[in-house]
Amino acid sequence: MTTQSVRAAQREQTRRTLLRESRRLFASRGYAAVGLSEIVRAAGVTKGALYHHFDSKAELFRAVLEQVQQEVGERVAATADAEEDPWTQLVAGCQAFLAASADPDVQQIMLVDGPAVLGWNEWRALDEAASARHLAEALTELMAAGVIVAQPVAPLTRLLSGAMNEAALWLASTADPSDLADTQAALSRLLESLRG
Amino acid sequence: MTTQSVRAAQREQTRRTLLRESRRLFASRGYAAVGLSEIVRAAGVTKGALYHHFDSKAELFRAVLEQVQQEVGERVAATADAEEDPWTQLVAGCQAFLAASADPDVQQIMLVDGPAVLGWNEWRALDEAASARHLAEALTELMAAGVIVAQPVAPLTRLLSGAMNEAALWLASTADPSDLADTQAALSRLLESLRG
DNA sequence: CCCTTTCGCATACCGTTGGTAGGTGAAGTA
DNA sequence: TACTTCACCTACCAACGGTATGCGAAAGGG
Repeated sequence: MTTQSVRAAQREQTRRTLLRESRRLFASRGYAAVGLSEIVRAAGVTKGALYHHFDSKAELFRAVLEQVQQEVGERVAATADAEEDPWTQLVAGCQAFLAASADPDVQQIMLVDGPAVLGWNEWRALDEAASARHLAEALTELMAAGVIVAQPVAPLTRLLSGAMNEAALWLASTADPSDLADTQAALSRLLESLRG
Repeated sequence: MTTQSVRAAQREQTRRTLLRESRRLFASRGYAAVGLSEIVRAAGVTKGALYHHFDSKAELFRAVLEQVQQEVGERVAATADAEEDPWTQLVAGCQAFLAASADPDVQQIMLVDGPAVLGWNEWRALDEAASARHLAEALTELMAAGVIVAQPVAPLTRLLSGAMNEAALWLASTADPSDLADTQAALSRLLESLRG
């Protein structure tokens, strides 16, 4: 078990509270619209505590983003792993990604503020580690098995990843529930086309 | 000819200078990293002049973004209109969009900062008016002609638009020139799949 | 031609922001 | 007990976006 000193426990709890409250605020109102004073007030600490745990506001956001992306990645991987057939894994994983990205909080942090706050290159590195890597691996595997036509994996991964990101954002802005089914159908058609 | 008063000419020139300099700075360093003091210094005016023309920093950015998106939209439309066949128009338009979005300045303003500064909904409205509208019209026309399988246009438009946006950003981060050809090939395959 | 109004822009200022330096006191250590 | 560590707080700062007011030249009427 993880017995630890009183100070280490306090430290970890403060950090978790900071992450939880800043995530909530960043998600609901956006990175730029949330001040550090508001975050520390919600967390019940002072700015001194925040800067003891994080180097800057952007670093705090990075920690939140990593958490969000990891959760999304885990949901996608879990859904995909529940399937046997590699092709079904791909389709199920893509649908799971759309479902996970339906959360408006996830969208604001992961898709809207992420690239702007950290820069697209850093954002992409985090995205790659959490989600896109699974997609690239699935595509590689299916190509090796001859299920989909052989081609460079990286561009295709980016095209599909971008398509799903944008679709998720669009779905959140429409009230019509049939849009989700239409989008999944259109995405399935695109994926289907990859098969020779 | 557009003879106008001295004051109107001065006003227009000041506004254009402000737009030009802020666009240059926003493009090279990003919206958040550029202060108004730097913009007005580069433009040779003061903050009073800036706020006489624009209501806020975000409104200034919106004007810049509209300008960038309009230019991209015009390039895409011009390329597409040069073709006769509707299907070739679609493919050529998509390739033109990728080419136009290759400019790092366009990317930072249009794809990275745009959604974060104005919010995704406002960004999408501008994108729709400048670029995505053409894509949606082309798809609608091709469906009516029976060239591609009939399906809801809106989700497909978003999927393709997002795919191209993300691909453009990815292309800018890779040094390998063959990546462009690979991406165009992958995109062409996806488009090809739309044909029954 | 002069008087008045308009208005494009400058000056000076404000509240708030992200960020920093130094202090405090309890937990840990010998 | 004496000393060190460290999680956190207090007080402060420069710079930011934004505003109120003033000024001087251009526009317009008599």
